[in-house]
Amino acid sequence: MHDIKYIRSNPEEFDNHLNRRGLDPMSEEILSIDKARREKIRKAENFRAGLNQQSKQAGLAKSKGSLGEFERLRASISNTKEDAQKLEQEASKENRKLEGLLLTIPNLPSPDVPVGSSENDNVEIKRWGEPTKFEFAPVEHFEIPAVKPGMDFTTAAKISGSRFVILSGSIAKLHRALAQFMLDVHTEENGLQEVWTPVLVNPETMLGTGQLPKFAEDSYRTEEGKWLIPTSEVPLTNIVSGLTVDEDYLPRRYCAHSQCFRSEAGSAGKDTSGMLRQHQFEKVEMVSITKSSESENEHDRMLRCAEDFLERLKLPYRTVVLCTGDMGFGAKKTYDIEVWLPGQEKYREISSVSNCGDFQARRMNARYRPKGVKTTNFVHTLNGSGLAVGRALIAVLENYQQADGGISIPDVLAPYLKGATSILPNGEFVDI
RNA sequence: GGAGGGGUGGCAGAGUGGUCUAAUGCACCGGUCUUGAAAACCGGAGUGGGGGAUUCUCCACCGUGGGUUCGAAUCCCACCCCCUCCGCCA
Repeated sequence: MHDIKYIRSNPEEFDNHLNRRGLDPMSEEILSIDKARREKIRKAENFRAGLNQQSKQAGLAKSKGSLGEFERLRASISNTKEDAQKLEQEASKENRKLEGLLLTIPNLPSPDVPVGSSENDNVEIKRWGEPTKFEFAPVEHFEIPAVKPGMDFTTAAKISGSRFVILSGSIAKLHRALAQFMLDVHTEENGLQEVWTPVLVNPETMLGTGQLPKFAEDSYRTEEGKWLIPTSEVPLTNIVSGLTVDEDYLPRRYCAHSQCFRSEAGSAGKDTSGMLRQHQFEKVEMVSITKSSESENEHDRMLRCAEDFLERLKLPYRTVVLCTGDMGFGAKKTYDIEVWLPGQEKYREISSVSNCGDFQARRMNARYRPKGVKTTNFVHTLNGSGLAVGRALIAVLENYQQADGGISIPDVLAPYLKGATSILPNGEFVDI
């Protein structure tokens, strides 16, 4: 949500930022609605002020016993009341019109975000490790012999449809181990608070983080009008919605492990094989709520938390800054971490870490009170995957595949798998 | 699902038709006192919006949306949420 006062006093700057995102200028349309809106408000409020005056006088006349005077005023107010209501309705219509428009405009990119139109314009800022070398031709995760018994797309399609999977045995356990490992590191080393949240949320919550009103088709809605979360960023960030917190309360650092649901409308035909892109997947998410002055540092900290997992798992990755055209709706700056997938011979997104500034906070009305100041400020909100569990599973499987069709297991996961060091080509754990 | 109770500022909590311009307490901010702090005392302070300007003014907001009334935090209706009990249930 954008600050109308900012647009009013900096229309060209606002349009320039939109232009960097590849969007047409909007300030003229916005300001003309704003002008009409203020005109209606002025009329309605002046009229209401007059009525309020008369009401007061009527009450006074009645208490004094001047019944004639009271009747005269009462009649006069009755006659004009409908006019007042009409004016007020017009004013509130203009208000809704302006707000409706502002809610559909994406966040303005930070000045340091590279301008571009697609993922091809993203800028690599870091590369860690070398693409894994194999003595044989590595395959995609779903082709690995050790994986096949534990990753069943056919049965999942029967009971749910396309883009679902059933994991079982060693693969299900490895998947679970990854999530546990991430949660433990976040809570024990990164200082995040573990949170378990609903995965069904109300429309206001989806509006707060920006999924609504514009991207309704990307998520699933229940018959009662609740929404399945596409990421636990949604409930985690909305924890502070509607609140004014003391400065001391910040920063809040949350993490949650949740199911995520996405309709994947618009990605038909993309990543159709394997479990890279599913309607339902698991993700460990990080969310930070900070003071406005702290969000940039927090953004870097959060990125490090995510990168660190790949280093511990010894998975090669690169980090990119998304260009203006590839950034999500609510972000002012986003880092993507892409992990090396030997089966595809590509780096693929495994984490996205965004600073939303005060964009979501305005939508959810989340503020903090700085010390020694009377006014309140909007908090800044940040979110990042740490990590996408399903994709982490894929990355481990592909990078740790062996010539015999088995899979070795990263050292850091062994404690979560009763010390198992590998999965045999038949899908059974060794040493368990 | 049924019955009952409730939702008021950052928090607690009073207020059942007319100076509510929402009491009081806590927390907060400024000041006095103090070497400093605490305590005490004095004062200030809600959120959003409109107009005019830097001394101001007006409108809206007491869960949400309607309604009654000259006038609604207060009365009526619907919905949402919370609590207690009953029923059902993982």
